[in-house]
Amino acid sequence: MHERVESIITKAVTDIIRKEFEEEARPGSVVLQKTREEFEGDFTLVVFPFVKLSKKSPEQTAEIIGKKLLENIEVVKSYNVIKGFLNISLYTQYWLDFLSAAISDDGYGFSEECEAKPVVVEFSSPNTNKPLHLGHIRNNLLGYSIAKILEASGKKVYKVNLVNDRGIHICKSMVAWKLFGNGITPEKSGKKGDKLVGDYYVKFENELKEQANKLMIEKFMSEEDARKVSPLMQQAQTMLVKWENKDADTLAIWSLMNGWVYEGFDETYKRLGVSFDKIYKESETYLHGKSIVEEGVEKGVFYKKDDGSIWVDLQDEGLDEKLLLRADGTSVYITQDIGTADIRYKEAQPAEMIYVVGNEQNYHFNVLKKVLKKLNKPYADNIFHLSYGMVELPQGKMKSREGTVVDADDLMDEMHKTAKEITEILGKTSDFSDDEKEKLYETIGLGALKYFILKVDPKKNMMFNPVESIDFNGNTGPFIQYTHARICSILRKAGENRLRSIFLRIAPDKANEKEIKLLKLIYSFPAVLKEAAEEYSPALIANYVYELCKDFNQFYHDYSVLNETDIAISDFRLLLSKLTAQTVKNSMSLLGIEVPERM
RNA sequence: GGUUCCGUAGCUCAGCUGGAUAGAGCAACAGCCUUCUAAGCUGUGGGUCCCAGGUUCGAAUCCUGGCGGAAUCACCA
Repeated sequence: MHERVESIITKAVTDIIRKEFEEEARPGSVVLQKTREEFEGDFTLVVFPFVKLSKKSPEQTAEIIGKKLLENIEVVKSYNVIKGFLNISLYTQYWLDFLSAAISDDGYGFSEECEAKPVVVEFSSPNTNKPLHLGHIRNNLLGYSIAKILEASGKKVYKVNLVNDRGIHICKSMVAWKLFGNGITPEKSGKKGDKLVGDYYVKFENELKEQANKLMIEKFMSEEDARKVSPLMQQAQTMLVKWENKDADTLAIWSLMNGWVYEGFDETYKRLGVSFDKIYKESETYLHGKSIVEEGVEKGVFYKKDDGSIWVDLQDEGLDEKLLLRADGTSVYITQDIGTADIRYKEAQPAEMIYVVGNEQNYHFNVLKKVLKKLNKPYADNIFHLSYGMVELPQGKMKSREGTVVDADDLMDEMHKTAKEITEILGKTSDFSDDEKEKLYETIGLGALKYFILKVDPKKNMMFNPVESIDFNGNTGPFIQYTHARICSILRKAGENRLRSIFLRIAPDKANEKEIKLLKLIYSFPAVLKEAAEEYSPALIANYVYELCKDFNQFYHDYSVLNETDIAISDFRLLLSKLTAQTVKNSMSLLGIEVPERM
């Protein structure tokens, strides 16, 4: 692919300023933007930043730069100046050449892998005591999409999952299952493993509440104290110590129950369409974390309190003192994160370690980075917390106590069902086989869900209203999928033979405005991808592909591809449609969304 | 209380590395299917970009201070 015209123009402008005004433009001050619809032109240069250098009026400055660009750059056809804005037009042939070049490239917009050092993207990170819910869905979709985006922009990416498979919360469901489960299993109960274990976690919390209430009334204790001394909590704590001491019975129950959960998770992940290159388990990394913490004590960067607990003092960094290891020697959350980071770095020597974790843990990652820095770890600065916003429901945050948690599996079922209903009403799939229908409903339902979540800026909290949030019209996944299916329909009707033998021979003045607009938008895809990778934002891709589809649908409405009698124009439109479909498909693949060929 | 993030149309969101008259979708209303898929297209109405200052040729965008909301400041993860 030839050099992007924007960078050619940008460089030329810098040269012109140097030659004509004998001044150096500040780096980054020469910025080309798309010309707004209302004006004539392809790119616009804002010249206000250069009037101090030129010592001329904005109009004169723009004139001088425009004139020189026209003289020096072959593909520049004309320019016009409005106030301080220099609008530059290229020859239509430039866009047609671009179409010829891009059409043969199935992976249009994607870069070849070119960077030596990999990037590790951690996402999902579930606990093995509860099933996945809507919050995890946002996490998984973001993580997977960002991995795809980074890959498409030339990075080697390792997708990793860190499963939180140990700790007091895990012991809670184990205790409850042992006490109240009567040896029930997923097979016997007919439940998914993660759901079954989740039930016993809830059971524990309910029973604990009852015990605590009783203690509060009988012994006038505070709720906090009552929970702490209740028999159930004591059992959970004992179990944790046993677990860390590798008690055989405890480990047996633990691996049994975790095994059930993994089976359940695998099902959910598979359906969501996410996957990992490696799964880390906290149970396998926390010991390494412990040893690093002890190493820190020896080095004198951490300190031991009288009770034996280990702390780090981050007060000089504007933070607090932070516990790293409990007095009984058991580890806390951050202990394993220290270990995991170290293991990960040693294994892959990554240039960057990205953690896709909710913004509720901003403080935690701040601490983690500072702790690693105190330890002089080389990767302390390579850690990037991709902090995303919470998913809120109309009634506020999801709360398991109030039963407002939106279960991931249930939600996907719901989406499938809605897709089915709408598709049946529209009645375009009568000749589909049952398998094809089911596949289609799943594609559309999940497409709607994924797009809905990914189109929002990751950093922002988002609202999810289960009854009305997911639409199938307008700025939605199905709209984009539909556009793709529409194009495929044209390509099918054109036929393999014609598509194979086609070539671009349209005269530049025969291409209309909508077509060129579409072509320009497709041209900007690589730039959008680059920005999405830099910003870690699938939302940019989502908004881009929506705009692309909207423009295509306008074109589709106004002009006919196959009924056009001028064969050169028809061929051009066919190629344009094909490239649009390719770009839509590629964009959607970055979001982990499939696009059907018929719907 | 400290820290961080957020506040744009009735609702959900774009736009935010300062640039021309602030955009979409949904919802409401009015149109468009003998022609490539109407999950589409076109139009109408809808805004003190939370408020007040400041910087600038130019501010939704940057700075300061308010107001409102969220998260966090655990020997939970």
